[in-house]
Amino acid sequence: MLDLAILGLLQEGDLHGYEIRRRLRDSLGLMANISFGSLYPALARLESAGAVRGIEAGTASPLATGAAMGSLSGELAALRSKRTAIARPKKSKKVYRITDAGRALFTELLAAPATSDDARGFSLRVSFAKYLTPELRVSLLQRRRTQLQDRLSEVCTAAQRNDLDIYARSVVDHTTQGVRQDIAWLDALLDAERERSRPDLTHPNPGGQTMAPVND
Amino acid sequence: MLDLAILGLLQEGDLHGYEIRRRLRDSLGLMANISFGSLYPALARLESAGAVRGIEAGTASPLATGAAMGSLSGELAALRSKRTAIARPKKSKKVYRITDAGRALFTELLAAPATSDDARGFSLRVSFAKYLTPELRVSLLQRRRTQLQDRLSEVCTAAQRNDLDIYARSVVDHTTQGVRQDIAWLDALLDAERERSRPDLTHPNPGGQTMAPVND
DNA sequence: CAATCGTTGTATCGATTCGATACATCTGTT
DNA sequence: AACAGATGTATCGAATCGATACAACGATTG
Repeated sequence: MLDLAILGLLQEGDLHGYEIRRRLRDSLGLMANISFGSLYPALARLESAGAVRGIEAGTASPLATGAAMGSLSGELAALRSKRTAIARPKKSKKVYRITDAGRALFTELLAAPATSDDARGFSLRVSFAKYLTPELRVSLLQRRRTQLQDRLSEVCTAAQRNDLDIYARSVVDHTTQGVRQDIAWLDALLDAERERSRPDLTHPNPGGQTMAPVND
Repeated sequence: MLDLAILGLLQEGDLHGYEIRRRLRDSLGLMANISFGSLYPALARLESAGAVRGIEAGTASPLATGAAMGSLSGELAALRSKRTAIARPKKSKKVYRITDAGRALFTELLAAPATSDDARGFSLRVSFAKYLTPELRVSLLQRRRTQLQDRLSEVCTAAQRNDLDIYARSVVDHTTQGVRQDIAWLDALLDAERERSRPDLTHPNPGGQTMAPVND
């Protein structure tokens, strides 16, 4: 799970641990911050497996810092205009770079059958869905949809019980509603996939962004 | 986290492990099934701490089975009318019963400051909110509201970035929307709390269920 | 009847993740 | 210069996960 997230982020540029954590929170939909107690062991794990290489980015190391800066420039520009501080990781410590083996591992993990109905793992895979083939994308979405639908019907039949107090009832209802909206979201994504697989229609570009190719 | 859940469920009747797992999924809003690898160690932990007592419910043990059956009767009636099977845990193994120390521990854990912004832990506490004082209920809800609001503003400012492809963008947007609805849910709960603390108005019982005392 | 399969139920193992904590460096403020 | 706060790496013990094994019972079917 974490390995997939790390490899996916490193595909788009070299990063150090702290920054990986931030991206996991902001760029991906992961609301719960992963802890450093997970992150650093995961990085060590990946490095010993040959999937990433740690590059020492000492105070005076122009080539490595250059690579790290490049992937951060956009964020820096945005933030510098608003606040004074926000120091970039100018001279911190280790910067990690993905290897060819790491890229292969990423592809393998991304297409893996997504064991169990884990919401975090699913969101993560959707975040990296541009690296999947259209077929794998659709099957990923449909698998999740089936899981949620099954869960929903189970919970709904069990939620007819009236022995719940107002608080427990409220939690169950709110959760149920959330699942329904997840399903609606999946339906929208699936519709978009079908739309994208059928390129030519009467209108060359009806909805503007809708027909655009996957933006990288 | 799990300890709190187990103690809360055992407050309403003796249960065995398998049934605790089911209730965690159905009655409480926890969508992700907790694993037995968490549950059984947690039960052992609580038993060695003196918070619960394991009662052997052998094939011929009328008193223990009686207690266990009592808490299951409603569910049984509902299910028996629909399907033929669904064997009740007639002669399984261990049934757990909460102790006085366990009840004290439950109260302590429930009122605890809810470290970190964990969604599962929060939902759990709301499910058991009827055991809290109105003041603690409101502070629990407001604390969570503040957390979500902070997260939301952080993510929103960071989500202005346009370097996300459509999939990552969709995940971020959907997550953001989910957080907004969580906040709206909290607002509704807080409104209900304020309503409940102000019993007398022009209409004695305007909304039917609204003014009813907390249903146990 | 007996073979078989699905459900219920308890239990444990290794690996992953969490939450807390420590510590070092850099930056801005007083 | 002293200090506080953000940035950054790292590790420890405990909680949790996912897989797996095992046993007993009920229902279906040959």
